[in-house]
Amino acid sequence: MAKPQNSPITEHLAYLLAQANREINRQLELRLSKEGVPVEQWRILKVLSDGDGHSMGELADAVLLNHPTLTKMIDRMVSDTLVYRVQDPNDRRKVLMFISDRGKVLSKKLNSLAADQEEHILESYGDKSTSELKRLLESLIDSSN
Amino acid sequence: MAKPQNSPITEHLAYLLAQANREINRQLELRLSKEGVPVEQWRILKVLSDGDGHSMGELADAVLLNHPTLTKMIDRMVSDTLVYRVQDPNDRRKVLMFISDRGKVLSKKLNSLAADQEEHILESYGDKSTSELKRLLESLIDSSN
DNA sequence: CTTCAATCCTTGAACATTCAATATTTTCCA
DNA sequence: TGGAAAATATTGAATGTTCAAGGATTGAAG
Repeated sequence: MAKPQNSPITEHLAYLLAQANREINRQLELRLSKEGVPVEQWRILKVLSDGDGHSMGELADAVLLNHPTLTKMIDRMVSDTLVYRVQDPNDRRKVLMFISDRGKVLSKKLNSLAADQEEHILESYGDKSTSELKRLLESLIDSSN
Repeated sequence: MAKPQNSPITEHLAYLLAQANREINRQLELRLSKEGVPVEQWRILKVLSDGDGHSMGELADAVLLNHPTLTKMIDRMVSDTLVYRVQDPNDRRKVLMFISDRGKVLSKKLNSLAADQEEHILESYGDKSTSELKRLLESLIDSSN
């Protein structure tokens, strides 16, 4: 009588994703720490870099943060004069976020640090695997909606 | 003179991983919430299911938690009598964690809920994509050490 | 054998996140 | 139009996580 074959946790997709995410994130954090900025703030600055105003809700979705968490992170970034709030004239429930000049300067530095990482991954992991992995992840995300 | 082409954040591997991880984790959380258990506790129970004693350090690595976070989560699980601590007789700095009978019962229910999810992913995302994605993730994790 | 460094886990304080509730504005429809 | 329902953002309390430090044990070097 065989024991019920329980697949080890390392075979679950959810686990592999968590593990890979954790590792890549850790590496990215390490680079961005040169500028003393958490990953989420890099994402926020990057999204706002288009110069358009983005509402909090939009931004929360884009940077993968819950609304209250984003509000408080934005509070810090406003204190650091990296971004600023403007009330949306078309819908006064909304707040539009903009990147400041100081934010733009920082954003560029961070982009370059992040690009370093992508480069490093390409080297150690391979061009082909990387693009294939990205493709599969995009498709997984799509299929989950 | 073209503007420096800044790749959108959605093209970064780090971002895609975070997004996919968030989504899959959200789905898993939803299922496990039927038993009122966070994903990390499922992982802990699953790892301990082999019946062997696992030290806190070992466990922290396996379930992707920092040591102090694990200590406090284990405190809660001990209160719920899902697991228990035993001082390692061979090295008294270490604590060995074991799963209780109650923990085993819960673990089985959780495994089945988690299996449901994997099944659901297989259906909507496809057999082939799933195994290919797992393969690539494993290889990414390997190449990051 | 003694001492010093390393390993392992836990603790307490600082910090961050989340949940539920709230305030404001807009939308919808009766 | 008027008023209820929905959408948006924030707040405060509860909760969880992290950082730095500490206590205990082991290993290793003199």
